[in-house]
Amino acid sequence: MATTASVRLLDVPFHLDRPFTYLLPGDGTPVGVGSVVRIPFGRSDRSVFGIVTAIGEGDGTSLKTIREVMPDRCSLSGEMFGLALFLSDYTLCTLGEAVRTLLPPTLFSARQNVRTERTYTPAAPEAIEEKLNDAGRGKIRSAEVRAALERLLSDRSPKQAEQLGLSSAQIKTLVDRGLLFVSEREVIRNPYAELSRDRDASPIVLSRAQTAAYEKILSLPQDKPRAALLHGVTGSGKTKVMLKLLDGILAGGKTAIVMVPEIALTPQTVGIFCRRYGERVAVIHSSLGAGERFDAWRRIAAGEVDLVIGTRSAVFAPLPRLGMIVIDEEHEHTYKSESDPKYHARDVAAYRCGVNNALLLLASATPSLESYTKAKNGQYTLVELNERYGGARLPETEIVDMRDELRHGNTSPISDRLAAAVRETVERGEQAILFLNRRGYNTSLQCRACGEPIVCPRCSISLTFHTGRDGGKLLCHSCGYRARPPRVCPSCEADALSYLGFGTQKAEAELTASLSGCRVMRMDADTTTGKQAYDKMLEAFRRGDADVLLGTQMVAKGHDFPRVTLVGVLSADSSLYVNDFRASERTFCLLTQVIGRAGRAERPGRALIQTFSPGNEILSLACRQDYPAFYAAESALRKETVFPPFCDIAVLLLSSEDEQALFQAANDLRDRLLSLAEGDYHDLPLTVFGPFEAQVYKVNDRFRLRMILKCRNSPRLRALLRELMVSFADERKVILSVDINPLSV
DNA sequence: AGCACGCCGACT
DNA sequence: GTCGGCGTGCTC
Repeated sequence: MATTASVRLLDVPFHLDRPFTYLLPGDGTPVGVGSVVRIPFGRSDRSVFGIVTAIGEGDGTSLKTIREVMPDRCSLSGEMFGLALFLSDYTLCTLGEAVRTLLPPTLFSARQNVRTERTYTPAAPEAIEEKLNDAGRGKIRSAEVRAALERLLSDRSPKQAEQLGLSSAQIKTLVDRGLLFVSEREVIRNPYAELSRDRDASPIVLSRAQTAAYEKILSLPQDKPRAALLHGVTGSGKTKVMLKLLDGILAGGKTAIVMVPEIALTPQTVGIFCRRYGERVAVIHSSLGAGERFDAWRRIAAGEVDLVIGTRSAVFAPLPRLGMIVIDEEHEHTYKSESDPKYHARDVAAYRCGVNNALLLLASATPSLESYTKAKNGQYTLVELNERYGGARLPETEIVDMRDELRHGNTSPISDRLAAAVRETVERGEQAILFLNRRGYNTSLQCRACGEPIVCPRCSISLTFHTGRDGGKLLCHSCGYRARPPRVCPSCEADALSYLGFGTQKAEAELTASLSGCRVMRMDADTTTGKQAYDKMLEAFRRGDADVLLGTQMVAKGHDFPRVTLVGVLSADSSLYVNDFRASERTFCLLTQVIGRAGRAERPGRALIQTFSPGNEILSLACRQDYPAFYAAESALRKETVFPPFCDIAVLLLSSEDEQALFQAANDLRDRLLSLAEGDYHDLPLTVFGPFEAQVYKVNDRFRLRMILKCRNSPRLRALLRELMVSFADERKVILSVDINPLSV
């Protein structure tokens, strides 16, 4: 009998995601559950990474031996190991993918990006004097070294290399001769340290409504997992309530995570937390470099951090003593990962709060249907915060019927009413925000002769025309393919190409043409390359460098602009008639947010919504900012048509470059799924649809077919899906990926 | 996934 | 005669 370790490999496909048994390393290095190890694997015994999942006793013969145990800091603590298991089960990824998600990538590379600081301590005075005597006898010729030794005799404090005034070769000589002792200390950078210079920990003063909300959350039993949904309109002071709760959690010696959408993670936002809580704050977001990410992670793991603020991935911060997780703007789709592991930060947060008896706080003016339903059912404590402080009023909203504009011969994306409103606003010295959720100049090109649209050669979607100094280009918004716009139709060679639809570029051109002297700033993915560009543009607009801010999604979510009194939505229809069950919800959220941008201060605001379907109920609900009515209508519809939150949806996506192999695989998948559903899993309520073509059939030269399951997300369901994935993992040409409750279906 | 083994075509 | 194509099968 021998002590053995069950090891799961980190970088293997599904059918290899099972335990392999190894002998503990011969040198007796301690190994435990969560240890990351290197092991010989396969015929050629190549070294691969693995994680130990169990220690046991067994027959040691014919087992290979663990080669290397990675240092402790590369391993997963108890809670983090449990989180990895949860993540791999819940999102149907391999354990290795989950482990890699929890550990910073540099941890595995040879150079770990650890910056070290070396200090040198002088040896005993006698040793140094002896060497000085050697120097006198000519054994040390360098005058610099002699001078340095004399300094070491008089000043015996530890020093940095620079303070010795010697070259690295000379230092090495002294160290080799035992005259200097080296000690190394890891230096962890904190790029946000300076944001905490001007500390501001002034007490939070709450209004009566805010106090009531705060006390309701505080009154929840402290020794149990608890979750609250803070439903408050824009400007109702959700942040103050959140800060007051944070104060309490941190003062009690616990730690917390605050998640915000990428777009809100600005220096201003981070500054609020850094000034309040000082240097024990770490920031995690997607544009962090490898070194910065690693440093933040190490500060957190080392217990030097009490508060982590960040985007989706911050939910994995390895904080000990977790007391609270906040998800601000909880309805935002960026909390759902669309690449493996396809987790929702809300689910991960709920799991971690459960394990730690911590408080999960969700906040939004327009909660997701999922969360609001849980709140209504009592799974979350519902905390309503409905009054706007400072007496700010809702903007006056008008719906503009674009059919009338067409009848009057106006084919511009900007109605006469909106143009007039912008002009008046600018003349008053105020500002306007215009929202259009499409970038580029035209949305598509189509031949009037043969009727063919110009589609991407790699994807089955239309190419978008973008203007530019170079005469413009056709761009694929899916794969990034670009081409020169052709003179004639590529299919029939007729000189009859029509440029259809409009995006932000065309809207900008029309606006500048019709409103002379009006300064328009366009903000979309094409004008904001890099996060700084985005912040800079918002700052410039706030300063008044432009009169109109015209752009996509991102203009709806900026911070407060006190001088903005007009908001225009150029096409409310574009998100309304998307073939997706969440289209209404997204439209309502977006419109509510963008309308809320207008007139937040003492000046009254106004919002104009352009649409071809002025009678649409969602639009009028958004105009009235009536969340309860929207919720009632939408949840009734979801219940009737059986969509989340009244069921869960699993999407199985098959993709392949080989269309033949894809169809074969889709048939196999359907057969295997049905036989599982009717066999071992006949107890599972399940409705199966498909396979059929994905919304976009071809992306980047890969063809895609989908199957859709309406089901209840349960351990049994995931076991079934995992079985399917394992059986498909040895398929060479076809990839199967499963997403439970994806963003769009 | 990665790597070895194995069985068929054009080359120094 | 070999070098090398990638189909098939295995991994404690």
